[in-house]
Amino acid sequence: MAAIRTVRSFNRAVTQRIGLFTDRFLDRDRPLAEARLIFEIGSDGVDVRELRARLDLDSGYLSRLLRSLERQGLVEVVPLAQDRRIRRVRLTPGGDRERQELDRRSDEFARILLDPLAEDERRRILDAMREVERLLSLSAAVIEWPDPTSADGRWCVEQYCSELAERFEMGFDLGRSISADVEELRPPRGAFLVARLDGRPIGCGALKTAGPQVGSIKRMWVARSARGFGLGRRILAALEMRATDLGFSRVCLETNRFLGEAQKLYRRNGFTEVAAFNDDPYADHWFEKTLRQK
Amino acid sequence: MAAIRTVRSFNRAVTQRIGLFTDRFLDRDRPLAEARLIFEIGSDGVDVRELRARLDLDSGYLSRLLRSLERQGLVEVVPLAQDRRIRRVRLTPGGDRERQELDRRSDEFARILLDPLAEDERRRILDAMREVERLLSLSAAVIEWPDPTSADGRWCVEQYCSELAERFEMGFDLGRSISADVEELRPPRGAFLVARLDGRPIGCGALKTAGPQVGSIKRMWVARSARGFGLGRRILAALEMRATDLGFSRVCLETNRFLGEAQKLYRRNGFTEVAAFNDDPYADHWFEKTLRQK
DNA sequence: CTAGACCTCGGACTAAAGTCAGAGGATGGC
DNA sequence: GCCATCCTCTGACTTTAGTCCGAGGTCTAG
Repeated sequence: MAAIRTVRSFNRAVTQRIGLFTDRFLDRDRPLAEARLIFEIGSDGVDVRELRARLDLDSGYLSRLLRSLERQGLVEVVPLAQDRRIRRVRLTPGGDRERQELDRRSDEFARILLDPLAEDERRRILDAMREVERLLSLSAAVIEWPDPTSADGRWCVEQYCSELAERFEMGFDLGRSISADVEELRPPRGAFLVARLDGRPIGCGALKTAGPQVGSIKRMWVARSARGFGLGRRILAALEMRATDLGFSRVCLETNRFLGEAQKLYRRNGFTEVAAFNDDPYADHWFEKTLRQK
Repeated sequence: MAAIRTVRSFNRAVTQRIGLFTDRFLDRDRPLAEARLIFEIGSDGVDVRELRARLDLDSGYLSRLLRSLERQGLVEVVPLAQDRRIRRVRLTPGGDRERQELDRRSDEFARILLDPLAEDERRRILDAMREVERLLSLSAAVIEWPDPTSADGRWCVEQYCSELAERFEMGFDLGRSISADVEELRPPRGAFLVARLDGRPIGCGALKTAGPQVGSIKRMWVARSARGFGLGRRILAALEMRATDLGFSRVCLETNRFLGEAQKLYRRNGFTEVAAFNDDPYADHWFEKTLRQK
């Protein structure tokens, strides 16, 4: 219960102090929603649809906000060449100046916050902020079980492959590795998960049948941007739980010598190294773990 | 600059994730402002004037919000017996049920946040949250130089005295201690500061003339609720800076053997213990520090 | 007893935020 | 080529949030 009190107190303190800032510093005689929009469009521009998803705005509302910014000469909205239903927003030079001004103010707030602190206090608050942010992200990550053929699922597997190709001395060709066809990754024979953060896929993992009551873990991947947060552990734990549900009493996996962090992850989470149980050309280490029954 | 990026990224992440919560979890088919009000009134009730100060609301606006809650049967507003200009708001039983419901939701959010984390991650995020909260408070504390006779100034000094009375074996009587009259604590002979957090006084400190070019630090006090944040350091630093401005080249102070943390604070901030330079009946240790000229 | 200060209240607004429904152009699959 | 679907836009609203200001009750110092 002390934990809950800590979280509540933190929420309160932070929303008060930082929320106040958002109001004051982003306020340039312009509705907050518009200022946030300028910020969110950024110097590169975005598709309207993505903007809507990111900020979770009503399409009519967003459209009207964009019209207003357009009237002020801050943005321009043009249809995308490939698909003229989609429109892309871009800041005009004037809009970008505005964005830079907002940026400057945001920096100024950070300076005001750090300024009264002594050197070591500053170091400590920065460390703690990074820690909170990291773990909040981890906590906010959502695990879903889409079909392995879904767009995001395929995207994750592609990322997984291209990363392995890059890291393995011998390159990587999914076809040569021990199979894990789409069919094998669907219940009841297996499962496939995608982890998302704010809607964006940031990791995946899969489970297939390796033998009677034995599951095999495949396709464990975490986006570079989400590494070091503990997401690997969450994915692994979710797969193990799912494995239990699917009736496996044991899971195994193989991994490559170039993936040191992965081996550490498995060991830390109760996997023990065993003798080779297959001849996957990319495998150097084999692990297994007996699942606790529910 | 990495520091500024860290702060900005933290602000963004936290306002997004926690701000979202505020909207969703406090939303009970009721304007947010009303929900916040119910929360802020709490189970004990508050004076309308304090509510206004705490939430920084326009008096008309607040009044209208209270009328609305009254119509819903959630609060009652009654004039205070001692001063019938001031009115006190109290939750009705129905209002308190509502408050408990909001409380429950707030707890639930905390649980949702902690739930996906492993034991050690949970411990780490809680530690980091406490750290951020503490240091944000420290950073948000504001140092002011009111007249020593101001209401808040006198209040702080009273707190200071009653705490010393409680902690000293021999009790404490301000009159017997080396004097520091109001006159002595005003420029150009001295100075008096109050530290505030969100408007509430949480500490004080004073400076008087002890000899040619020598200042004496008096009345250093930090509210119990604000201890361990580093506020003592900020007050001390502010007094030293002011001492330089007033033309002192050296500051000294005396302290009592029962105030261990205070001695540590002085030593940590460049004060060195010296032989007794006065006969204050409550002093056991004497310190001084040569100020760096600007 | 009175003037001035304090506190709260209600009226009259304005601006911002957000919702809903439907129009209409663009695209892709058949 | 046709139809369902996707994406964006506009118009017509409602609800919240917030500001300004003067009225009027209550208290305190002189």
